[in-house]
Amino acid sequence: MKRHQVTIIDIAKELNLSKSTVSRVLTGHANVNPATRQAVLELAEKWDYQRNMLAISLITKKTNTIGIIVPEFSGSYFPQAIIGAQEVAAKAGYNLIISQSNETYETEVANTKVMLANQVDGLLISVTKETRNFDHLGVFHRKGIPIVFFNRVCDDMEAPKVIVDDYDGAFRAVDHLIQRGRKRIAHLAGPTSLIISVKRLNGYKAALRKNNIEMDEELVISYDLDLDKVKIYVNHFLNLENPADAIFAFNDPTAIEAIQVIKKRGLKIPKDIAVVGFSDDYASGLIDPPLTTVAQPVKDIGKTAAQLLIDQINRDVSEWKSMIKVLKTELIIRKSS
Amino acid sequence: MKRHQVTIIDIAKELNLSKSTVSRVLTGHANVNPATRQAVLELAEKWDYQRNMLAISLITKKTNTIGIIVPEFSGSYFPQAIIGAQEVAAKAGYNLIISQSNETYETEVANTKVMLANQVDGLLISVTKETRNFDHLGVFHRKGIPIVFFNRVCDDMEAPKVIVDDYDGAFRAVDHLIQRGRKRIAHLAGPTSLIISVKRLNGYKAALRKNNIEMDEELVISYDLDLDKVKIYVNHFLNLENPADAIFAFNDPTAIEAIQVIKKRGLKIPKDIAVVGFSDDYASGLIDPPLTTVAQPVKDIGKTAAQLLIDQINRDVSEWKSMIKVLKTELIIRKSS
DNA sequence: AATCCAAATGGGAACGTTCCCAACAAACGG
DNA sequence: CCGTTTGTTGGGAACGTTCCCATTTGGATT
Repeated sequence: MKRHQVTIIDIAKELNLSKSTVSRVLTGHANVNPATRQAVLELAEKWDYQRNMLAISLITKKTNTIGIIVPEFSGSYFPQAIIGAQEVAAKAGYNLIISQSNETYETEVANTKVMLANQVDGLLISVTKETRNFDHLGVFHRKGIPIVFFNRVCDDMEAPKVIVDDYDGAFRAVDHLIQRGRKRIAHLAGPTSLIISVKRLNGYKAALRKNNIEMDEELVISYDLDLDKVKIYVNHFLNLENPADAIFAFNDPTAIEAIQVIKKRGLKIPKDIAVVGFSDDYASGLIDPPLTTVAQPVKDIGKTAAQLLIDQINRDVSEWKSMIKVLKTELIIRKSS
Repeated sequence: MKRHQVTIIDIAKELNLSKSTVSRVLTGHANVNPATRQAVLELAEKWDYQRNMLAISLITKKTNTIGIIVPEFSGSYFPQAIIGAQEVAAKAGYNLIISQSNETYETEVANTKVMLANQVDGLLISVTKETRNFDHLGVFHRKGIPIVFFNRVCDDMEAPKVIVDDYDGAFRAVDHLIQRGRKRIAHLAGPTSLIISVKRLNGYKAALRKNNIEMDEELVISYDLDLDKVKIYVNHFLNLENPADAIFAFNDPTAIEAIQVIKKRGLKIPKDIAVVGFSDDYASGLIDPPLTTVAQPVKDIGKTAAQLLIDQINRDVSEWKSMIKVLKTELIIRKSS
């Protein structure tokens, strides 16, 4: 039972003014009689007048809305990133429309269409593990709507990207394990479609190489991030003839799942096997044993991405188009290694 | 550098049609020549045409957008609830605009204004600990925009509410502690402004009464949910002449913080002191020792709230206006008690 | 052959606002 | 006293769509 919404025309009629004058008051323009201004503001207040952003946006071609598409919501990574983005966006007067693609390419494409239809001023996106074709994002370029990638980026698109130094983070994590005397370090890697998976894998390999350890193909598995399967892989690592004495997991949820599996098998961490994760999720410092992990400034990633996007929306900086912001990681050594 | 967006008029001109006909095709209306339809669809596809929801919403007075305002984003409670709401909303074709009020009344009021300006079709809200005046929500009623409360509800507003049985959950948690032989059970309660705080406190009192334990005022503290202060209160409970042998915390973040403080003091949980939380946050099962807690179906709360809201938007069911949905809690007993 | 009907299309108002341009009055300077 | 400025207001197009009400056309019915 929607009541008729109060419009500037209603106010204008009541006060025997034109909508132009009322509009001028409400938008804070100059050249309007103080008495008139007063009267308009009072009536607006009294009638709970709210500007209709739809109409305004239609005219100004600006919605002050930015879209954010993430592959999933579980874990603490993306929620944290969203919080960061939301903070920056709110401060700059932007609204956030969020949507998750459930790690599915089709859903991602559908989501971009929704964003387009809703006339977002810009888009923050972290792509799914399935995304290999980027035509759905090309549309944004063609329409001149800025995009900023974060975390899961697309290398051959011209757009700012916010990432951490995954290679370096992985390198230091694995090097740390080697310094602790581990020789058989397994890597439960992410899907090869993701650049971050490849970079972390490369960091892993480099650390082995630096320490003259030959890589054992059996100790490296790329998986699809389905946590239910972690058990299988961990068991694989442990059942090898020459079993693993450490696991470097693609991310913290994976590492945490691995720890559960290992504990259930009755093995001791880190005595029997060490575990290292990536991201420093909220739970990582609380779990028993506390997880050694490569911390990422997740909230800052969200903030930086949002800031970059807003800068792009406001000014018109085409030179930035492929700027890459690499944030620092930090190895947090806890009891699991 | 926004390029001119493709409109139905562009398509109409190109094909020598009127915008009416193009509109008919794009909205899937009947009575249009199959050949014409075909041509329009092809050109729309080729030109990356996207309907402008602003214009549509302006006419139809429906944005297919629902707003959600939460007091904060940290912890796993509200993110989980949002995930649930987002899922239901997406399925029903609604977008979600989220905003957080940072536990501040002013921000909450500002957020409601933004929601109003953006013409949301409905609002999901969990109020801040500061909110005592509900005029900013009354506007929604007056405008006929449905609201659904969840978790932090407002008792004297006519609107559906989704909550759990806080009284019962607290009762069972405390009763459980008593069964385990605890006599000096402290309650670190939430702010008295929140109804859930009061209900949990009442559950606590009732459990003591049932077991003929007299309540000790010194063992009950209402606090403002600032986790930094937990240390002070826990130490207070432990330094009493007759110290506490159990703590029932208002929520899991509080309980987890308490556990850290207790462990740092060198005390053993649950031997020296038991701890019970509320909500079953993600981290609760992982922490050492695993936390006994009253689990809430958080995601379902979000889903239920969203569903209730959408039902209200679609049909016009005024009888529901003050329906209260109470979901079940479950006491999850772990090692901390 | 005259009439009617349905299918296909076009025209234009409406949604609530902004913003440009014009209109008008009062005040001012010479 | 007249031209010019300044302050204040009004009128109307535009934004991109939907939707109601014509209008046109060709075929079917009588």
